[in-house]
Amino acid sequence: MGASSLPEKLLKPYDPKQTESEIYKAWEKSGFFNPDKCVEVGVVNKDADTFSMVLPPPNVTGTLHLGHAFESALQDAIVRYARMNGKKTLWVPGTDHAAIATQEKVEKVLYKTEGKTRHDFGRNEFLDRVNKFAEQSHNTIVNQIYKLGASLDWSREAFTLDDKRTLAVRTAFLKMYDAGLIYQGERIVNWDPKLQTTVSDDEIDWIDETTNLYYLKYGPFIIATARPETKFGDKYVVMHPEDKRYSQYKHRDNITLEWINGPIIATVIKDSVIDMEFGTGVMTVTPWHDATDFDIAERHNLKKEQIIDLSGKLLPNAGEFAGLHIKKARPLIVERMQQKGLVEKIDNGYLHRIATNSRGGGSIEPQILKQWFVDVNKEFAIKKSQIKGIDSGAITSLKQIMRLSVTNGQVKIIPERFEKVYFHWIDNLRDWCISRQLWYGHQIPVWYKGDRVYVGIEPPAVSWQDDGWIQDSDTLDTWFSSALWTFSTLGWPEFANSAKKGELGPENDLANFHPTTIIDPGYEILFFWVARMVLMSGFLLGEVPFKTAYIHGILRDSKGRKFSKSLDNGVDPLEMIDRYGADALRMSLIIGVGPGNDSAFSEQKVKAYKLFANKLWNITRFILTNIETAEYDENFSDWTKVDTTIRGERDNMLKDITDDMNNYRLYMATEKLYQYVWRTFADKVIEESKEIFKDNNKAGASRRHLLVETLKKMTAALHPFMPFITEEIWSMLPIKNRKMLIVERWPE
RNA sequence: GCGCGAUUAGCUCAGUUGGUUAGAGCGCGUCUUUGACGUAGACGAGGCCAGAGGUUCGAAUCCUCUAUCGCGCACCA
Repeated sequence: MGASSLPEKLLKPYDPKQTESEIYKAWEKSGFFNPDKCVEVGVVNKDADTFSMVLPPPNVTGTLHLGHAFESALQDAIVRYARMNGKKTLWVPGTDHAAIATQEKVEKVLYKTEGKTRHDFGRNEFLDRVNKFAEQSHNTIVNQIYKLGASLDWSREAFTLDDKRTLAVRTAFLKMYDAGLIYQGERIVNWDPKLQTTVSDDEIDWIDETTNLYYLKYGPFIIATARPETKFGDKYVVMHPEDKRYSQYKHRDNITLEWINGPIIATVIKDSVIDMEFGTGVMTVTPWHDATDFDIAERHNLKKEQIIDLSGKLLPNAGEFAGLHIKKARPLIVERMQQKGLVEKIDNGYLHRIATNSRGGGSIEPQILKQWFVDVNKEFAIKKSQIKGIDSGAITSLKQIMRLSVTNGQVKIIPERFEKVYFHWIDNLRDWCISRQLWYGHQIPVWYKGDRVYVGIEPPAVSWQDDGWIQDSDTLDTWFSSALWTFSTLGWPEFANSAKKGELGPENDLANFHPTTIIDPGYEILFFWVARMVLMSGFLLGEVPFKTAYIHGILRDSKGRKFSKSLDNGVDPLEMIDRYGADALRMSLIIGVGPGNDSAFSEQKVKAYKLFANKLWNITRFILTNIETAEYDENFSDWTKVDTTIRGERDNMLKDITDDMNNYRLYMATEKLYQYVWRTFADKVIEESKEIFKDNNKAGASRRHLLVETLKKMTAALHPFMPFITEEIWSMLPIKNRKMLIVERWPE
């Protein structure tokens, strides 16, 4: 076979643009992304092992960034490897409504373009706008995922806010409510006055701030505070029971003293939470606006008084300062206290932390509000459990489920160091505030009518509105729906009892594909998502959501900074694909980046793997121009001694990377493949061949077979990482009964 | 405060359970090459593997401490 009969495109340098979109279409048309289809057409055995994974659903807040490309490159490689091992392989796509992030984004856009707030539109019209935006984002995102070559089963695509997921969310809510694990309570929560909603503890960013520490005379005591404006209502003074300086004061003693707006009666409380070393060892409590103080108040059953309203303004109990915003009020109040001689001294340069809403909101003002919570400590009897250490019917708690699922080895976290982080988080975990005062999201499935409260999947009556029922106006934390993702995408609750293992079709997914094999999120959502999935899956299904959590790091810019809008350092994955090809981008993101490690994006690196793709292309050209296709015999056995050695070394290398793949060391497998293909196969084996081919003898035949065989194996082994070019090359190689490479077997 | 990482060539980073002269990409130097590929090839320069101590026949790898940077958690008002 001469060069003239080679595929025309092979005569030119590799051009990803000519190849990639065509190949993706061919994959989609083949149906091989769908495990049922693979069985139907006979490329996968019906009783084969299964592999399943859900895509961490990207937020519909705009477009994907390089971090998503990194994530999907890793996942697609894992998925393709599983598929090439003959498994029934399912990778479920979807997107996340990302309640607070999306609402915030749309509100900003609307205010900028139309000068209107969400209240100007009203709930329904505003939600129409958000939905429209979300749909556009979704389409952009899906297109981006196509371009990356991700082999997702689009027939199973899900959205965290669609009908099926709504059913799952409401079912989960009801079951947890019935078990007493969801309760409504007046508790101290993180209130964002700017976005007018609560946020969970995990959504808070703490920012260091240098401020003044005011030492105030509180009767016979000196108290230290950074926030004098909250102190109007403080009627309790707290000290350590063993603090000898204050031993003359007894628990519950009443003391009359002069305070900001006149005389008050203060009550002494002794509590060992007080740090005797800090300040004067005495503090007053503001239970309504401070979490620590709230806990003290709860312990001693103290009265709680609201000082600041939900917009951050002082209430009437602040006397003449009522109506002032706390920021403006502080200096005035300090001035007043100085006039009254209540200020002992002021330390400047006091470092303390301010809570801010990490979702783009403002400073958090703790408030006591009636909210919905998930009780993580409450004991309950679990109906059925396959979690080792918790028997069906046993008494357990959500915390215990989360902890045991990992300690018993059913969930393995990679890298292992994140297990410590995970346990540490569980140990400090408080009840999870799940209600948000947002409009976009799952509205809480609770209806009120007078004193009556109805919790259900459907409203209390068809004509509930006419009957005077009112639905809770809050929505759920977006992570509530994300936490159900591994099974809400696999037919829960609809097919919870009917799914049959071994039978095809989405209605049986729950039996076939759950627990999922692996999940691959970044470490920044270890608590938000990974831990909550373990919680929900444990409670609702009595099993773990995934067997392995492969945690990846954050992709940063070339200077090691996070990609962020304010720095405007974002890179569009499509631009990189356009310039270098998806294969090159994927390879550059995977190679050499260990689990959990951050990495700096380098365009140079992408370029390097574009060169690699071209190298592979040229290797193919060389080999195809030097063999007669008709001559190639898949059962050739007359190897020369040298070639036998080369084959042996090659296959050892493949065994080695197979081991890497089985242990999710993709960063090493790719490195080894790259080295072998270029430094050994091209530079040594092929170079030597040129001499051998000068004599067309037995050695030449052996060598020709070696080259084709090795190229086949390398092409197949590179397929999980560089799916497009390898699929293209595969179609040109002399192969009997050729299937698409995506469903060929991993080389051994 | 508690915890977790990182520190390896000019730059960005690998080095999986400790095992012969420590690797890659990019960059740099010299040369080669026009029948696979200049998007190439050959050769090379460049590293007391943060520092100190310890375990070991043997340490970049394990232990202890120190320094610097980064991150997570935390009810010091």
